[in-house]
Amino acid sequence: MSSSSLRQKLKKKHPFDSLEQEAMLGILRTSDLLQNRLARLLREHGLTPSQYNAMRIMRGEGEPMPCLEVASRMIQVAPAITRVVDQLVGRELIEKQQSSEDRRVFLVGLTPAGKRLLKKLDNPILDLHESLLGHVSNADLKSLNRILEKARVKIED
Amino acid sequence: MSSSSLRQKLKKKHPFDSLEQEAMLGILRTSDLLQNRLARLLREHGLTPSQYNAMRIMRGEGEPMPCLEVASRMIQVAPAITRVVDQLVGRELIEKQQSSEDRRVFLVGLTPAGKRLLKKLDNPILDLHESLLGHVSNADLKSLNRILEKARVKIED
DNA sequence: TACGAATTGTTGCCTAGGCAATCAATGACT
DNA sequence: AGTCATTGATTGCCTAGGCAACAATTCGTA
Repeated sequence: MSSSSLRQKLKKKHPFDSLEQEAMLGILRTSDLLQNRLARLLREHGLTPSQYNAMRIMRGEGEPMPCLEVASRMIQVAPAITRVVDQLVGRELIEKQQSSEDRRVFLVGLTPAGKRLLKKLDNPILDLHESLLGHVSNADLKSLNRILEKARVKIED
Repeated sequence: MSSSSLRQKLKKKHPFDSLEQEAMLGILRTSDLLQNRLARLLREHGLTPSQYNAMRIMRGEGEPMPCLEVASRMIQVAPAITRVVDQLVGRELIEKQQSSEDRRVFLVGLTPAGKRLLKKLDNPILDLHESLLGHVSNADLKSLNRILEKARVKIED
């Protein structure tokens, strides 16, 4: 097995046992930092990152879409979406209606109030992105995006 | 302000409003995927990612270290560390003792059982890293690590 | 020395979100 | 038509971890 032979080459006391491990920790740590900042900004507007992401997905779709379709584009598990949707429906930021074609599915989409809230957040979010990552060159950002995309291919279930 | 002038150039209906945004979402999404896989593996051994990370940090240090020093190397906030430490102490994987020099600080370090558990996890973790990121070339991993490190500089409080 | 500020860590409270079990509706296969 | 598997969504239960408030100790400095 290639993994064990690879491990045999790594007896040194490096800070990281492998490039993969360094990448893993780097991604997790960077993500935590970014997530913290994003959460702080969104909290000022009464949203959690999940709620915001769900709404962004709905805006991107443009028309009502099934709950589980939202879930599949986020990382979250189905029950989490049920709750996020319920919260957003309760605040009248999205609407939920049973599909007439398949009565198992519930379609969700933004209300005008939801669209307004997203719109209001667009610039603060863009500013945040720029303040957090604006110091990284465009070339590096492009590399980063390309590599991360490549990485995800094998990871996604 | 440069951010608003930058935004003015971005009226197109791209999937992403900016490279920074694409990078942000890419990092968050990739991290979620990795974190899920890691959590699943660790759960089989009765550990959460935070508990594992805390223990890794202690192993890296080699000698007893203050709780808040552990916290600062993780992203987590101080109260979270108190609980992680308590859990690990309860399972006798780490030890906690009050410092004699400064009685505010509590030093934590691995017990032999804790070291054994980490040791047992080393290969499964390495294998996981390789199965998740092994298909990314070494050159790309190095670029990734370099760029992520650069990104974190400005983000870290 | 004595008092206020800073540092280290803890507790209470609350929410997000994971897993298992379940329900409801549909599809598949006989 | 009838049963069984599958799919979409929900509920209950539990834990990790964030924030605010606090306690304990030490430091700074008047």
